[in-house]
Amino acid sequence: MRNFEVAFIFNDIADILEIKGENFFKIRAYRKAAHIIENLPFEIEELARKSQLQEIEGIGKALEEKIREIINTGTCRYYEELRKDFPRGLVEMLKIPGLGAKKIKVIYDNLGISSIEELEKAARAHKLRALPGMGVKTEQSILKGIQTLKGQGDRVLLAIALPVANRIVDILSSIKEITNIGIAGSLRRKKDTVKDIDIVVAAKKPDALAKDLLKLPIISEVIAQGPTKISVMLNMGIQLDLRVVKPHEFYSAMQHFTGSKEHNAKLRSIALKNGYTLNEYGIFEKESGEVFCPKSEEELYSKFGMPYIIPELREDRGEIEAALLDNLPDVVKLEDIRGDLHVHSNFSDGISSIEAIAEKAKALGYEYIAITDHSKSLRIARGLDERRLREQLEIIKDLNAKSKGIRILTGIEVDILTDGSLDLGDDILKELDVVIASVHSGFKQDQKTLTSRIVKACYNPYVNIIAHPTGRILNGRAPYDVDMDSVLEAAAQTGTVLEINSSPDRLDLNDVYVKRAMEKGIKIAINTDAHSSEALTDIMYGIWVARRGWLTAENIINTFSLEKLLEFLKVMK
DNA sequence: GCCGTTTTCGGCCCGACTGTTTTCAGTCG
Repeated sequence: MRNFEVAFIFNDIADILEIKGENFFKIRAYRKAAHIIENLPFEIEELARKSQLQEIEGIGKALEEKIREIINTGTCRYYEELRKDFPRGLVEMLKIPGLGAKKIKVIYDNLGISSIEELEKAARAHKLRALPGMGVKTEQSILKGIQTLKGQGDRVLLAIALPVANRIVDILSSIKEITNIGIAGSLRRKKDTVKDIDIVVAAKKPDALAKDLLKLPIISEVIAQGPTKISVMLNMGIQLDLRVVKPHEFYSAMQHFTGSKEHNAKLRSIALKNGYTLNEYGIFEKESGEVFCPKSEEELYSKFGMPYIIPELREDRGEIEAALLDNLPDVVKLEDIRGDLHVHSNFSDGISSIEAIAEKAKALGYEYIAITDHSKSLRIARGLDERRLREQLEIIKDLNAKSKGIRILTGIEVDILTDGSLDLGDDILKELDVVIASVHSGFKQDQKTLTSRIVKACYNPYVNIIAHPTGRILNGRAPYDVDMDSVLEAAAQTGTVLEINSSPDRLDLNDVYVKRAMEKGIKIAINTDAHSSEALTDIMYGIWVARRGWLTAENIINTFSLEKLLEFLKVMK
């Protein structure tokens, strides 16, 4: 996929231009184009071939030419020209929190410093404080920023941040001055990882409350404090941003702080066209200055002729345009799920018995549950060979005969071996209700080899689902080097289902690929890959990915009734 | 660099907090 390549170059151009002190709006044009291209649900080459690049809002003549150049040559002259004689380290320095393009330029122009190491040395030697616009505090803040950058690295998993945020909401709920509380930011949008926790509270006297909040015992360090905004580090090492507004401003503030930044920017430009300005305090009529304070987010969006947009969609990936046409997707809900198709029992590396899993599934209101243990080559997980799998099939048969209210489906998570063959033969695979294929070895193979392994699995007539297609572990392991365009193509060709793995550190496929898969007509399974009966509730994380990827229940096979699902799986084979 | 049912030139989303100045620029979300 070339989309990311083009977006990367445009973002890099924007960074360089920013440090050079170029026109702010030119820089924004590059960033905006990068954002759009990154989130296109199809390949940019396709658009270039059809000469439709300029139909995208934000791409004009100049950017079209550069996109074509990048597609053809991998780069563009303008970019190469900019990079020439421009120290790479300056772009790196932008990553230092609290340090931006303007100060980097001052430092470079005056001291010739062009790397983070040199910068740290200069700060320690007190060479920065004499520069124009800087002082002792700037110098200290840069040093602190460098430390933060070094120690940072990881974003916080949604599954870790969400319970912490809920706990804080609980604590705040006991404060009587607070009239409303809401979790906002990327946490509310259910992004797979978050940088910090954003919480909005409303009170009649915001500034008095803000002071009180600083005394909460969960705070380990105050990063910034003003009359309406507090940024603190929590004891557990997560940053919390608290905004305090007046009660009548609450819904405007919630909308504002839920973001995303890009979603809000577009919404505000639409507001402007309609003669309003929009901020966290309300909707202001430009002419009269009259303020309108919405009593819900529904009311806020309706002011601009749109239905309510759920937070998961607010990424400026076409949701505003769809809302204006009243064409938003009716995205999948937890209640739509009728079963889980990827679960491990104590036959392999799970800890729960098949009975316990079935019981839990029944308690969740499911119609069916598939037992898909590992296959034999995954020895570390006590993978099943043909003999033990047949043993399991017998047990499941008996259980199905006895139990009521839940159907246990037979299955396997069969390894795609390093040569692209499957770990078990077709003879046994065809006896199973569900066959999941996945990669657990040879992560470091080159792109061609890895891609062809997965594509080959798609073409096996007995494979129903490809599990965790990119293999990423959040904060743990990069995706393997797989060409997802080829995998999507193969899945679309063969009718192979792709998985959203709900395990909080996988969430694989991610939201962007999910949307692309949907546009290609590929069906999705939202599975937990649970290794215990309790983990079946992780399904929520996968549902949030699906919602962020615009999926409706029809796109997802485990929203099907048992009858429809079995028919679907049978037709595949 | 993009865009146009007021415009092909002159606009382009909005505000809080910090630090350096002394009325505002830089950074962030």
